[in-house]
Amino acid sequence: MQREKILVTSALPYANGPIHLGHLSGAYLPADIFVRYHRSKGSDILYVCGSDEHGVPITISADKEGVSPKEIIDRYHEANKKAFEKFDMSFDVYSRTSRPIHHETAQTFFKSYLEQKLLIEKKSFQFYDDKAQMFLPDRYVEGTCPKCGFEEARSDECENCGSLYDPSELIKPRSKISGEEPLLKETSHWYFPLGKFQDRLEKYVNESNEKYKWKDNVIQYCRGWFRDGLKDRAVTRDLDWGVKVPINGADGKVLYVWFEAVLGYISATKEFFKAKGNEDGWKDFWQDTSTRYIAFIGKDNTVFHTIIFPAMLMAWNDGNKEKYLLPENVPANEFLNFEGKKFSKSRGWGIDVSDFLELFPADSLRYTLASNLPENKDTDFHWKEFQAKNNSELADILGNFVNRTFVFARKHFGNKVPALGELQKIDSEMIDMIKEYPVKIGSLIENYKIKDAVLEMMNLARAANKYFNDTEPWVTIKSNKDKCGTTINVCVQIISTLAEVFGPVIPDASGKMFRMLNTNSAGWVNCGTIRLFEGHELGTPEILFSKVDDEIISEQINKLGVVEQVSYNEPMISYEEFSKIDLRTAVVLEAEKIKKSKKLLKLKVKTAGGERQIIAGIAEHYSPDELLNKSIVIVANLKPAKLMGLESQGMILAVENKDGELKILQTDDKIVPGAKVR
RNA sequence: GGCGAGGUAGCUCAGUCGGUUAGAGCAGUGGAAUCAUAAUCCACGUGUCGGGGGUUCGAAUCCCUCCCUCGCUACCA
Repeated sequence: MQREKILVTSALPYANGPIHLGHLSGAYLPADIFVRYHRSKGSDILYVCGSDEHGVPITISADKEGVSPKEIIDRYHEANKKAFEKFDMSFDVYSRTSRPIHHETAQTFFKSYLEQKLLIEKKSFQFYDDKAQMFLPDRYVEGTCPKCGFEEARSDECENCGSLYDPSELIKPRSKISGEEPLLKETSHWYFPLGKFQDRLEKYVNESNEKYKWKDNVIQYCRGWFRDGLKDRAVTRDLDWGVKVPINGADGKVLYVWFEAVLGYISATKEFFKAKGNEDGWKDFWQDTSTRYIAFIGKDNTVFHTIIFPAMLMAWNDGNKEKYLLPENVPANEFLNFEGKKFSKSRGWGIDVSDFLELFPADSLRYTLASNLPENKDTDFHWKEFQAKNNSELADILGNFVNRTFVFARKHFGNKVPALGELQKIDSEMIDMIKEYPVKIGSLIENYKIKDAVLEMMNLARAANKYFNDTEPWVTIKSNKDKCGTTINVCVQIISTLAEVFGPVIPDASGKMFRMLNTNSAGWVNCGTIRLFEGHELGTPEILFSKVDDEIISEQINKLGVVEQVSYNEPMISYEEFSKIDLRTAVVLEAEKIKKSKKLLKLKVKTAGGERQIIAGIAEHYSPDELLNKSIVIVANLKPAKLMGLESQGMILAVENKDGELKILQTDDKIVPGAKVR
């Protein structure tokens, strides 16, 4: 039989923060299990990943910390790479998009599109901040709306009245970065005509679905995009952090990160083969029609992998002799939440991968996550459940079965495999099971039903315990040693099968099991056979999984929601600057909900200078009645703004707690309204 | 408000292109066993399948409507 050739990618994690458990559940662990299974099966499989290191958020983080973007990406690339290693991810290559080979690859694609005259160049005027020497993204420009007079309108769109206009019409524009008035400067960008590919993309998605049964959530998502109609997308930006646009005179322009990041898979593959001295080896995976390409991602990445990336590859294939493969399947997972809520670093909700693995072995985490993957819908990670899975499944069912078998073999059979004697019905049924389970589990993995596969793995261990119980070797050792030997022989074969089928999920424990058996993996297809014969010397038994105590779990639960101490590095202001802010007490006279608004309340307050109206975004935290007669603190000299067409003359002060709940600042009610806060 | 996803056993989740008494794991209760990490095995589920209405011989599954949760997004924390 010919070896299947498979290319697997996992979404490139963004090098702007540490990865957390949710990422692992979405795009990495399922892929790793799939890949390890195929390696065991003997497929010719290549697993590619790396850091995505360009884009605006990274430059913002860098500015905030006062360091270079390179420092940010180096930090998180290394951190995430190490975290993946600790988690026992088996990437063949973990590259990064800042490498020259990636820049070349991305530029080559761009140039090919240019040569094909596919890209559309559109000129437009955009605001340029002379002081900061940069083009300003829309949200960094404010001005007065030419239609309604709203003073905080964006450069080309007013949020207040909803009108769209040309940036040149904006009155009194100012840069949010330097505060200066930006100039309008002409710039041009290239657009990728996604719409031109819509028919072919729909065909591709539908046919792939028919042939390979795409997941329902992925299909629904694609249909949504098709229904709305695909539009041109800008592929370049005015920024200096990223892959330079490879054209003369395009200084200060880079490829938009959505355009180049997906190409990182190709660059990483090139890098892998180059390092092996096989310069063209990557083509064997990307451009050979016998290869299957599977792209594992989280649901947030769906459009990029089912629509944009395929369109880009189609576009390349239209103009070049060497043609790329499109993904055969894009098994996108939903999200993993943490104790019922979304992961949030800033709110101290969740745990980093590397912190977790300081406390517990990778296998325990891998098993727990794998048995509750968000394959159909968002799922939850609970510390209690982690403990239960580790203790009552890994340790008690699997670990204990292995242990009781080895201890028995050592005590009664000189640590050697006893002879397989005459088989009773119960023995042959068990032997049948170790043949059938790997087939069943393998087929589930191949259909991306990893969660079910993991359940079946543990079911084999359950069946093994039952077999041990029912054959009662502790009785037969006294009454019929041959029969007892048969039981232990079968149990040894079971352990060898367990080691193989559990290998993709808990590779470390699987390795230990093989060592204890004093043998190696025989490959998935052979793992259900009797392969350790009478007299085979066994290794030293050891405990596979230790239990997790209640204390350490409660400790972790108690830590939740406590925000880590971060270094305080907000910019300093002078006393003069502070004294410009006029904080005053105020009493709430009236409060009402604003129709059609979820967050806003309309307040009438009494403060210095009389009564005024304030629109406050606290409707989700306070009912109007609760606020009446409260003595609060407001910024009294804030420039008035219009929200939902209502004027807000000031802003109330509130603090946000770790759950994102708002608590307004209140004073003693004996304070007269209008008192100055200092 | 808009868009999307979801509401199934105490908990975490399967099942949903309509079809016999709605499932698994965990937890719980009772029992068996004592080789083993006090680990195993067996038995035990009266769940309004979020509420209501409709289509149908038949609905957890299809349609309508309402309620609730979550995510993204929009509007001053």
